[in-house]
Amino acid sequence: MSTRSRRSTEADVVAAQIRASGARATPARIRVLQLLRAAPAALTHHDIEQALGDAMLDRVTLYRVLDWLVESGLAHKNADASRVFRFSLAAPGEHTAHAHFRCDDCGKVYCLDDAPPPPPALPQGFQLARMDVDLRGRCATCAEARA
Amino acid sequence: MSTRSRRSTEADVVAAQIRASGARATPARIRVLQLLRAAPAALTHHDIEQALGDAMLDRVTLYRVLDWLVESGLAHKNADASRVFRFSLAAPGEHTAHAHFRCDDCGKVYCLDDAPPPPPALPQGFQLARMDVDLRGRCATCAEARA
DNA sequence: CAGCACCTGCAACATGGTTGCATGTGCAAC
DNA sequence: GTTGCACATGCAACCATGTTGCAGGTGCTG
Ligand SMILES: [Mn+2]
Ligand SMILES: [Mn+2]
Ligand SMILES: [Zn+2]
Ligand SMILES: [Zn+2]
Repeated sequence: MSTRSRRSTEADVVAAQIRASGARATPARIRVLQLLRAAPAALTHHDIEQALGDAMLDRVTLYRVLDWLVESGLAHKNADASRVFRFSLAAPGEHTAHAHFRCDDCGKVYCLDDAPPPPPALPQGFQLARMDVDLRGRCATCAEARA
Repeated sequence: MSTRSRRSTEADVVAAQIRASGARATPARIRVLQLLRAAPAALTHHDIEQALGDAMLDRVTLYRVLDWLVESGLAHKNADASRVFRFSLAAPGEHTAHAHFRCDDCGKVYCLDDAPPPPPALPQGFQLARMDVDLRGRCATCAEARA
């Protein structure tokens, strides 16, 4: 089995998922959904533009694909601490349960293996749905490069 | 005691607080800090511009005053649900960052008084600069309204 | 393989925030 | 009081992120 046919098979699966939601399986949607599936953490519009490389879409089209993903329930959209939207697969995400570290220099996001700290106590009657722990600073590589 | 002298006294208190932090007590800083002290909830840059009225500052100066307030520990800065920064008075004597809870229903942001959890361990060589702990769910008021 | 609903690309716009630089001023030293 | 200068301000230009309107292209269904 060639690399090409394997890749095409994965795209077919994604395309089927899209059609199942009642929408058209366009290259833009297939590519973006594949990226979200492979992502270790929630991605920004910018992250995705970078990742698309050659298969670059128009900026606006990407915004619309992302909005469509959210509307159709395939992705979640959250504003991060620096007020940019991040998108992640709606499927029970593996990266909801741990903390993330983002390097201020290289921008890379690391999933921290350690269990996240327990949430602080909430006032009476508050219902916790989700906790995000976002650490920022310099990764080992960038820290060393500056030493 | 006239209204004028009472107001001037309050400004003096604020000015003293500013000088205590080692910075210059300028009219811009005094006025903005007074507004934050009187505010019932976190204010946006825009809210403050409106409230300043006659005593309007340059847009950029206001951004810089707000950044200075945050850097000097006198205020908190958080992105609200619609990705706009909101500023609120820091609790006196509060040094470490604390966690925030945002209600998914009403959008209100609560500063949690408890100390934030300790950051999880980082891989060797990583340098931590900041930690954001963002909790989301339903606040007591909204939770009760749904019960 | 034709038609149309829906998707895409481009240009223009909106908003919130930042940077560079010349000018003004709080305040500490005299 | 006056003065000096580090720091604060104002202004113009810029940037980042996201949105809207519209003309033209395309996946899908029949
Ligand atoms: Mn993760
Ligand atoms: Mn706070
Ligand atoms: Zn790095
Ligand atoms: Zn609420």
